Amino acid sequence: MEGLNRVQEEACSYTEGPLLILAGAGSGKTRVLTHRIAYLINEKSVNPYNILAITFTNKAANEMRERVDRIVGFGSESIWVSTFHSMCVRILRRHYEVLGGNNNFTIYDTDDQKTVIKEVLKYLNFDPKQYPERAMLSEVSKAKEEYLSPDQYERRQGSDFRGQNKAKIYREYQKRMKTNNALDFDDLIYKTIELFEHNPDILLMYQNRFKYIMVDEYQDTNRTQFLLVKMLASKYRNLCVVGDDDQSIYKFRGADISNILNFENEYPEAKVVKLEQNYRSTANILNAANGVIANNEGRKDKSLWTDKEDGEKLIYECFDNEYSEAESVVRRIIELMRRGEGLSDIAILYRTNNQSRILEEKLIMEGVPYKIVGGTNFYDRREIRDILGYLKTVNNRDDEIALRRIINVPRRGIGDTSVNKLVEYAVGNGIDLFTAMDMVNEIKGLERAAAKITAFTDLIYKLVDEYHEEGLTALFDKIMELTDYASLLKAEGTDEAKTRLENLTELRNKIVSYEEGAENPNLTELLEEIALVADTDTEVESDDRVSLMTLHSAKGLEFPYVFMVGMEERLFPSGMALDSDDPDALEEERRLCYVGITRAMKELRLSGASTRMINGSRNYSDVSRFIKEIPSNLIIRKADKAPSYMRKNSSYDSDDYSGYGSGYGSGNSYGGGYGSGSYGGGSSYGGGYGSSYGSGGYGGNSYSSGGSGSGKKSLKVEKPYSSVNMSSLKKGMPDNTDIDYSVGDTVKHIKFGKGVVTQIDKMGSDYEVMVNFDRVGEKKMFASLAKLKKL
DNA sequence: GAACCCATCATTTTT
DNA sequence: TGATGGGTTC
Repeated sequence: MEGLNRVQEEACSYTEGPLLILAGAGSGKTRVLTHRIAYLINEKSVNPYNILAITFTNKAANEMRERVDRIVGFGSESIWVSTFHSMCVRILRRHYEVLGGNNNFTIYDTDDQKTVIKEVLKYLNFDPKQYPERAMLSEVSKAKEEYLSPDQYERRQGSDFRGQNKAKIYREYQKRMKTNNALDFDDLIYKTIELFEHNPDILLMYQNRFKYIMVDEYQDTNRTQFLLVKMLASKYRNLCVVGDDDQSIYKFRGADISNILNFENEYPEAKVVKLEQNYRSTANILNAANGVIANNEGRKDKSLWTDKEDGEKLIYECFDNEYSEAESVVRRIIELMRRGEGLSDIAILYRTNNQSRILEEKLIMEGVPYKIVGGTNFYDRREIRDILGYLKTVNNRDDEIALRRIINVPRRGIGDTSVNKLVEYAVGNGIDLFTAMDMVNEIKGLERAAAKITAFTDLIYKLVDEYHEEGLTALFDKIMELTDYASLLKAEGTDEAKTRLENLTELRNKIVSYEEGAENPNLTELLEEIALVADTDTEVESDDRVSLMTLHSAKGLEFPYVFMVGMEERLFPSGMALDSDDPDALEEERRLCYVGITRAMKELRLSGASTRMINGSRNYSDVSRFIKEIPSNLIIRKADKAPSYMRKNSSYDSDDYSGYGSGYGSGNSYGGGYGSGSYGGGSSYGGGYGSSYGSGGYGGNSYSSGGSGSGKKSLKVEKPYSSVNMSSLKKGMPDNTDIDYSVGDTVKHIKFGKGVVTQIDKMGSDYEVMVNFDRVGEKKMFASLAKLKKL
């Protein structure tokens, strides 16, 4: 076990009986887990077959498997390394029928769930104002997370009228899931517990198999996950859980921090090991984090330390508004770029997704490549869901949600009226929707639509045949052929349609590669993979971009340079947390802050704005209390010193650099060192750029970059950067900037549009260019960054 | 069946 | 601010 410290080693070699590893941020948790598995196999001669390692995300599962593979070399493929959900699917695919289900079940994602809830509300005639869909969905989810059956849930509501109605919703929801032969994510865990509870023999089989169990991110487990683990481990009790109560930030999705806090009560014989040495951050950063988190009560006693040097102090700066804040962040990033730092070493973290918008604007304006991490899933795109609807229908004709999605997509003249009649008939006769469609000729009032409906069922039968005879890729192609889905998009001819087509190609690629790689490729497994594996797992890490993400998404990651923006009271900590009557809400925000701070390795900058546009109105806010909780000897606090008259129009201004800069750098220790030489370098990437940004359109390089998958709330970025460009940037940009325009020329800017060049000044190897834009007036910018295109 | 208009409502997210 | 959904109208 070379390369491990004493405590880590202890955690690895304590293999018998319950073990709680409290792993502070950056303390080498994954190392310990993987080495522990290796130790079990190599030193304790445990059969890999008897090991189960559970994680929360596929990314973590993959990473762990890879690392174990590297250390162990052999037999690691028989270890179960998986997420809670995929483990349960695996079990349920074998045994679900003993619970009266069909092993062929479909997995419903959140979107499908919403559709079901909507139908339930309509069916029960409940006012969606009184019973909002979202809230009801989370209510159902909460019930299942607590392992409450509809009966139990109903009883718990007592005589409360609303409660009783919520119970009705839950009951009807489950009923529909059953008829659709579908399980949602919560069901996967719930039904597995139910399976074990009712079938001790099956449980025993798995208990005997999983003699050694490890659970990662234990602070994120919910009640059912706790129960499930408890059941599996109850025979051998070799349960090792790893987590950090200080990083518990998912209460809102059911995580129950008491699982980790009470582990020793649940397992009195448990050994506790604390990993307290941090290998990630400088001492200043780490101590700032410690200072903040110390304000929380009810946490496990531990203190992170490091033998690293102090490093730079943290910097906090308050700006007039969110635009100045974003500008400052981007300017600092440009400085780092000029110093030769890689953009992938930089992250901007924020509390809410919509904060990304202004940052994106500024980054685009300055031509800094970035990517949004997290956000909308590839599989949430409309065209993808449509085609998946066909695949799901072919796979499981009971899946009414899928069927209803595609019944009139693309339009084939089967409108709501016809569908409603079909549903009515199906319900009235106790048959499923698809069967009703098969019998359309016997249904009164559907004479006009009958031919269309028959054509549709014929289509599905043809697809089923194609799948059985020719396989998955052929099925995909047949769907395209018979529905005209692709040709209709092509006919649209818009950029958006083009992107959708590209996404469909991407889906096809996915299917092809699945079909090639799988042992026994089949539709059920394909759909399962799609439901259970977010596409963020396929993210390309190679390209050099600044990462933008929420604090939540940042968990588990690390970056040399981190910016935490929006450090304002009521934004972070969030107003909702402050208004909450649950005292833990604020503590959770503080944990989130702790997570954010501990992402930084070398340099951490925090910032806020004294006014900010929130929900359409300008808001005045105080400095976040978390800033005040950072010990003052570790942080340099600055006010926005540039007088406001110098920043008129500051939202879109870059011509206040000099005036601003003096305020920015004044008086403080760091100003001299960093400031000098910035903008001195040139860049050579101007050329390739012009051609790419005008065309292409949003998401030109498919979904995988994350930039295009950034979700509805963020900007539609026109993927203007190629990795080639970026590599020249990264290497310190030795070349001079070439510009092909001069004073008087008309140029185009990605953000400002068209304008006329009024002035060009040489600045070292770069040029400062003044342009009078049609839309926004005169702007001054650096040629290397503005990437103006001559028209 | 599609195009518009107005009202409403806004953390955090993986599976 | 700005996206979304329901309702209305053509």
